[in-house]
Amino acid sequence: MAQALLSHYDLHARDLPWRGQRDTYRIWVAEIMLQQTGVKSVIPYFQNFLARFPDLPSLAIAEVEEVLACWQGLGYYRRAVHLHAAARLVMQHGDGRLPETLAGLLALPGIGASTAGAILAIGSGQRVPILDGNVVRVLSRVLAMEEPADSSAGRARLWEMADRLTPADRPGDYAQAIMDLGARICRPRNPECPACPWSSWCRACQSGTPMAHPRLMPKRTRPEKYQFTLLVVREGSVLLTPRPARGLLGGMWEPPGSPPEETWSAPDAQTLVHWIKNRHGMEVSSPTPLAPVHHAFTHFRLTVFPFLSDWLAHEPSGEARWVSLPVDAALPVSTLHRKVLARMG
DNA sequence: AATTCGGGGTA
DNA sequence: TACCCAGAATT
Repeated sequence: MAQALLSHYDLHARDLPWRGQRDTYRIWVAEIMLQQTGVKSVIPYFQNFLARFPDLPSLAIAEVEEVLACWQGLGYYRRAVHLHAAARLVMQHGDGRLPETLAGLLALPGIGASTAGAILAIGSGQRVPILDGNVVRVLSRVLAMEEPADSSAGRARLWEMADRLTPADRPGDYAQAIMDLGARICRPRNPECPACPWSSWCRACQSGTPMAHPRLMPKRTRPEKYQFTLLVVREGSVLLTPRPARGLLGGMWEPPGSPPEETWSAPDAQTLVHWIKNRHGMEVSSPTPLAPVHHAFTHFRLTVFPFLSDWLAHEPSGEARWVSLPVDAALPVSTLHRKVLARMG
């Protein structure tokens, strides 16, 4: 099966910017960016990131805020923080290069079993399996697996299958080939079974029901949450505050606001004036409401009600910055809050 | 074992 | 809309 896949890959491999060089740093950056993120979205970020941080030492000496700024809009910002932390670990406690063992890679933040496997297979030519979303879909179809692919038993069975199929010869090309297969042929919908080099081995293809796999555990519905945010303006600048380093949108900057909650009652102007004085010690003008912003996260939907005030008196207390408009790209701000800021026109 | 992390592409 | 994506960390 591996040989059939590799022969197909030799003819149809995608031309991607992180392919063609055996530079483990480039492969590492690409693998991190590609976690839960489509190839098309990653490509411009990858090019820009490599131009700004061309090698591991240049990443390690950078400030984490610079790294987050390069990451803004890509999502899952913890990945950027972990990537940066891992680079510093390698420079300070390692030999300046990525480990070339599974245990060594797994000890670094942001690298799990699948990413470690990809780095070792593609970067070092080691026979190590991967199990990403593509491989899950391909193998669960090959096996016509009935148990949920995201269950404990399902994952164990898929890892075992992935390991058994990985060849000692060209394991890196094999890893990329099976990901290409999942992306281009064994697609989530409308798989192109006649073009598949594995069709004769695939139980789902032979039974004509590839779309029935993978089966997944039932997932609960996403709740709707609401928050207000206050845009305080002073001489063409807006007040932004940093989010905690951990948790949702960790380390990104935002205008001050309430935490997202499922229960919602619209705040009146007096309440907001009180709230910002209590939080930052400022006097502001009576806030005017702007059009609400809708945004979808993985596990909840959010409606933001922005309000606009002019700064009147007292410097803001606590961690806060006056940021001139439009907000510079060097400051890490999430897509959500760039949408909110855009409400000011 | 379940939950928490974004954002965009796509049918 | 709902699902998917080169998943990992946390609890």
